[in-house]
Formats: sequence, structure tokens, C-alpha cells
Amino acid sequence: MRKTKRREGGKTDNRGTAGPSSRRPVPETDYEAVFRDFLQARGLKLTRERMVILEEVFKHDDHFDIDEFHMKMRKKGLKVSRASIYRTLPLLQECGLVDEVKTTERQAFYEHIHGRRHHDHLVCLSCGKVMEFYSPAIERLQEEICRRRRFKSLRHVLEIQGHCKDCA
Amino acid sequence: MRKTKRREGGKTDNRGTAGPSSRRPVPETDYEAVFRDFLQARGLKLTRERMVILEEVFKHDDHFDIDEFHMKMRKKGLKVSRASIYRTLPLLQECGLVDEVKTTERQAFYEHIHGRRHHDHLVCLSCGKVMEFYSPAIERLQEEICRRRRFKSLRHVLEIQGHCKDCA
DNA sequence: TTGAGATTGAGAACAAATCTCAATCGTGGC
DNA sequence: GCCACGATTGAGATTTGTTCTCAATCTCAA
Repeated sequence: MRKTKRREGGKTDNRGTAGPSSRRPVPETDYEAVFRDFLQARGLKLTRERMVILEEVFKHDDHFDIDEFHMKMRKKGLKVSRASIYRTLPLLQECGLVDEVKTTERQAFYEHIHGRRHHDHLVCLSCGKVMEFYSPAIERLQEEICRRRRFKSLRHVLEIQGHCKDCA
Repeated sequence: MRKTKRREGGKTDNRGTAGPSSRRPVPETDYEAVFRDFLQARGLKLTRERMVILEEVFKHDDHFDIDEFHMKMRKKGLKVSRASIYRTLPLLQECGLVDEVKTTERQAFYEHIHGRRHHDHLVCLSCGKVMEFYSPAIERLQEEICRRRRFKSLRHVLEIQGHCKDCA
């Protein structure tokens, strides 16, 4: 009995990052290399589970929460425990492949960011859709504010909540 | 098991302000009137607990989380259950007296906003200090973004995390 | 190949928030 | 002022997201 939550976000294009025909050593994707190097540098092991999770994360192009993620994997027959997911995502975060977005919702959600630009979120309170936006001007203003206060900014979260045009 | 006595009467109003040379009923503060009206309009009752919580909220001028808040009340001998606090804060939020700020921290915190201006937060990851800032320019840019997407904004959360000048 | 040490899975443990329900209170009508 | 009744309360139980525990298992450098 785990949950019954919503937040089914917008469509994904699922841009087939999956491996090409597997007969010869499939060329390692960018993110695989990043993760592998990170693990090595940290003296951590490259396990089947970690790789399965990595691949799955990069198949999602939208936001997801851990429970939904776990469910989806089980349906596909990929057996990885929830605990491993909880343990692996922070690693992916540490090596910059994934971003954890704590929202005003109870639970956190994640999104992969490798090769993507930083962005902020619009969240529809009716349908749960999450849209992204990026404003260089806002970013600049934030930097300015931090500079003035001698605050060393590490990251930020900007989430605007309301109703999307379909729900308004 | 409701437990023995509770509600050992007394003092609902007259928040000991040692009124100037007051000989007449202490004038209700602004926020008290707001809350009272709100309760009435909603057919809710004005209870001792609700008032105690309201007063306490307006004594804090900074951010607080529910547990800390509850503890502080107990120390003062104000007996109100955690459950009541959890139930009352959303009411105060509804009538615009209090703001719930969900942060990237695990738990939410609150701050009263009556008579205060909207603002965003800088959070120091080392010492936990929370600073406020307000940027009309950022606000305007956000509105612009929403307009362009036909998104009806209700509220937003902008939190910048990093290290304050004392911790850097 | 091997063994030290990292990792895993299942379930227990936690913690924040919410719910349950009998006892009790607040309020409008007399 | 008194009543009746629905709203509210407190204490503890429950829910829910996340983290921890530990025996079994796996990884990888030597």
C-alpha cells in the first residue's frame, strides 16, 4: 500500500537514448561515462542496480518521483529495490546528472539535467502539470542580490504555482 | 481517554498589553479582527486555542516550524496540542494572516505576513539563517512569464541556498 | 580466482503530517 | 441564564515519504 498520488507531468518524448543494437560493445553514452568516472573517483562500485537506475532515469525526460519511478521499473521487470533508488539518486545528483527538485508538495521529485540547462518550474495546482521556464534576467537579478549581501549562492528553487491555461 | 481537566478557563482577550491608561475594553488588534471575521464568515468557532495560537504567531516575527512553535508554547505554559496547531495554521493561511513557506528542508515553516510585504528567502546551509529579500524586478519578470504562458499565478516560492557572509 | 569490503533487498525504524473519536466547548435560540 | 447540538479538542493511532539495519551477495584489485 504505498500511495495514490498524482503529478503526472507532461508528455515525454522519450528520445530513444537507449542503446543501439547490442552485439558489439555499445559505445558508452555520455552520462554513463560521467557516472562511471564519478564512481571510480569515489571508490564506489559499478553495480548492475546502479546502471539500471541510471538508464531508467535517462529514459524519463520529465519529472518523476521515486515511488512512481520504482513502480514503472517493476512493471518493466527491472528488479531494483526502493532502497537502492533512494540510495542511488543522491549519487546521480552529486555527479551533476540529476537534479532534485523539492517542491511545495510533500515529496521531492527528480529530473535528469545532463546536457540540459537550468530552469525553474510552473506547477498547475489543478492538473499537477509541471512546466519549465528559464529566465536569464531573473537569474541575473538573483546573482545581483547575492552579491550585494555577500551571499554565496549554491542553488535555488523558484516555483510558481497556479493554474495552467487548460485548467483556468 | 480524554484525560482529566483541560481548559482551565481564563483570559481570552486582553493580551496583557497593560493598555495605556485603558479603562475600556482593549481594542482588538487588526489581525484579531481579521481572524474573528474569517471564522464567523465560515461558521467556525472562536475558541481559546485558536486565539492563543494566533497571538503566539504574531509574537514571533520570524520563521518558525510547528514543532519549535509547539515547544515554545508549552514552555510558556500555554497548553495547546500539536494537532490544534496543525489545524489552525491552515486557517490563518486561508485568511491571509500567515504564509506557509515550504522549503527545501524537510519540514515546512511559517511566518506571519499580515501587514508585511511579500518576500523571498536566502537560506544559509551552514548556520540555517533565513534572510529575506524582495525584488520588484524579479516579481515583474515572473508575471511576464506567466502572462506569456497564460498561466494564472497564485503564489510562488523562491529560495536561494548557499552560504551567508559569516559562514563563507 | 579470491577475499575484503561495498552493496543490495526486505522490512523495521523514523519523522512529519493527518486522522480518529470520545469528551468538551461555543453559540444561537429560547 | 440555560440548553442543545454541532464544532473543536487532545492524545494517540495512522499514514506516508524517507532512511536505516543487517545478513546475503556482489565487485574488483591483486
